Amino acid sequence: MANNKRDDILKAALILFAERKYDGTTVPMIADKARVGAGTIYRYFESKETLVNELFQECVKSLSDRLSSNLLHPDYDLRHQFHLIFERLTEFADERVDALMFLDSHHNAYYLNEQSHRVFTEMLDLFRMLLESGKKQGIIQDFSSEAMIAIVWGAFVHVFKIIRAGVLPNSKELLRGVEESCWNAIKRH
Amino acid sequence: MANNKRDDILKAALILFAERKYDGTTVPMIADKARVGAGTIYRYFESKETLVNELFQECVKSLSDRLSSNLLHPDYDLRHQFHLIFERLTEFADERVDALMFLDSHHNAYYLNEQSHRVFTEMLDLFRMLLESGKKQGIIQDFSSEAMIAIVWGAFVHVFKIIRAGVLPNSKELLRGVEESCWNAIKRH
Amino acid sequence: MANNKRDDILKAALILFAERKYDGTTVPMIADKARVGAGTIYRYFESKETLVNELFQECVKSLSDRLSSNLLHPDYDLRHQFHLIFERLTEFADERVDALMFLDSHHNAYYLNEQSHRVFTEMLDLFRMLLESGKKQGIIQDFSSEAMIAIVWGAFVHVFKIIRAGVLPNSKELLRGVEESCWNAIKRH
Amino acid sequence: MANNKRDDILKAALILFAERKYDGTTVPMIADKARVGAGTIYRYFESKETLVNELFQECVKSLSDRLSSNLLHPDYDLRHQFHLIFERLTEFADERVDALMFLDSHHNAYYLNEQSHRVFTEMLDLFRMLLESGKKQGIIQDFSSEAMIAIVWGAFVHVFKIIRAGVLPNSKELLRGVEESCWNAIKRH
DNA sequence: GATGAATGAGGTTTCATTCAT
DNA sequence: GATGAATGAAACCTCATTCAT
Repeated sequence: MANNKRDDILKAALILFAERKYDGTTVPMIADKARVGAGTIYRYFESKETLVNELFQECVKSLSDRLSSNLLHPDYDLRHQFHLIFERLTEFADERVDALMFLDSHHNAYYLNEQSHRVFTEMLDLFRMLLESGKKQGIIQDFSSEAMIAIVWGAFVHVFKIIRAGVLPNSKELLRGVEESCWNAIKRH
Repeated sequence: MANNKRDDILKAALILFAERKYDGTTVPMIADKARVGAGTIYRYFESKETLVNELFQECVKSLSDRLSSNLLHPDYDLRHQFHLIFERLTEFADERVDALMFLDSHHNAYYLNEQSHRVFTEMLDLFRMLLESGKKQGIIQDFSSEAMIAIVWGAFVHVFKIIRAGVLPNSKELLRGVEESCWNAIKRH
Repeated sequence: MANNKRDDILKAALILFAERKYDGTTVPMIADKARVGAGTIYRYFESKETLVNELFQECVKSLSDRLSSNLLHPDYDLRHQFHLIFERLTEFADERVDALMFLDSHHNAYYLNEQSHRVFTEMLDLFRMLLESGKKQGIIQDFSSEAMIAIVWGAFVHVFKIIRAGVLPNSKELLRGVEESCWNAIKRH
Repeated sequence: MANNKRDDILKAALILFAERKYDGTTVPMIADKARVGAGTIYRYFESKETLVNELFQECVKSLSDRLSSNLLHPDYDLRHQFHLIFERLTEFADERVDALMFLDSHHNAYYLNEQSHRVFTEMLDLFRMLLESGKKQGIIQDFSSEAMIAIVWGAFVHVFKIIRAGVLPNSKELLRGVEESCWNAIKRH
């Protein structure tokens, strides 16, 4: 279909950025993996920097879209909502582990522009709202939401890093355990 | 004193690697920050790759030395031992954030050699022993130690990432909360 | 035509290697003389070392092709065959002095690979065969063929070195004299 | 004794220049082989270029001194004088093969100065005189002396190149043959 | 006198980007 | 639209030379 090549390029770039970071990935590497000419990349993206930013924002959107779909239904209790979010995160991690790794590498990334940083921050709003709501209900401990987001996100991503590295096998059981640990990390005791 | 220049180079490289990763850091950047000539770097390190590996191993040793100092005294209960470890980790993070950030970026780092990966893994042995012992005592939940290490390490490092990024201010209070969260993430409920 | 740039590079490199040897020739020098960008050289040759080896082998082949064309016709007597070889050598020297100078500099050249050394040795097989045959016929003195090849090659190349340096003018007469001297150096008296 | 270090440096440089040419030899290489500090070289020689020129001129002098010692005694016949020269050349080649190789590489050597080129040319005067005298006597063929010098020098040096490369073993017999060949190359028939 | 650590110019090589095809 | 050859700035690294010890 349309934008076939553009998608090929983004897909290839994502894998490489996840594996080798931005500066460790060359444009010819991306072109090779995407099976296009190096010049073709510049038909779709102004520069390598534009490419990485567009890719980043598409990854954020992809995760965002999964998360925001009617998760915060008022009838669900918080633990269940946490479970749903965790489920979506896990789906995302399973299907697009490269995207997760790439997203996580964005801190201090000098090549990302204002907008890239902003959309990432916005994506976390869902978590913030959930945590604030939980704190009000007395279910979540009274602690900095930013800190709790960092704890859960950091823990989650790191688990997938070692799964990816082959240290741990991916399994439902494992992820259930991780979810429970993360919940315990933030719930009120 | 002795090794003045070598240390200047390592210090400069650490800051840059933490901020810009390996490939985003150029040898002239390191030389500038260390206030030495570019050629001087090659009197102390065979290559950029040798430099990054020696630096990595020194960072691991630095953390390792802090952690392993009589922490596992048999008289201390596990929660206290966890606290001591957390305290040392926090000290390390406070004094050497860049080292912590750099250490965390080692997953999938193609430029790190066998030995670098091994010393990092060995450093985690302390955590493994502690968790295994805790599981036997019924204090730590019966869950994959590797997973729990990933959860605690990932959470801890990510909190310092956002502190470093200025999202959260560093404070005793904050860290006490993080410790508690991490403990709750792994303890048996 | 095709391989335009590659040939330009080889031609430029040959002149420089002949004049300044391998280590005295820089890649930018070659690029300048070939009127290409420095990076272009690396589209055609993996490295400077690959370039010098490919060039060397092409020079050997160029000389080899001239020499091996039906020179050893059985009807010709040995003196005539020697004359034909000398004629071809002279043609080569006249048209491609740089190639001759470059070929001669190959002894002890640490940058030449196995194959380069081998093709040069093989090129001399023609001389060996001729000399052996001449020895059997009693026309060539009974002396080490390798030594006689060294004598003739060394003499021939050195004459062209001083012609090139402007010490002697190139002339048919001169070369007839050189041929006669070389023949006298090896024939049976 | 005095100039111990200077001689060590020259000796080391000679071996390296013979093996790797001027540009392939680094000052630290020379320092290492001479077992002196790199800075020491600059106490004895203004620059690498000064060093190579002084070395070259010393090598020429060394050969010159051997050759010029009462060789042209009027009572000796020309063949005998040629023999004596050849004997000295051979001695020189045997004892200082590196010097011979180094001397031969001087053609087109952009790093050699006027004086270096001149002393080499002057050294050949002996050959010129001998040949001129031989031509007058009708013993040497009526041919360009420069060409005949090139033939004999080129042949002689090339034989030692292949001896050095291990292609031929050095032997009295071999050298007698080479002398005979060289004589036949220039004598009147 | 002797050293070798230090330097920066310049070496080899890579790579983001352009542009003729 | 798509390509990949071509480029030159800048990467990593070396080395002739200097100079504090």
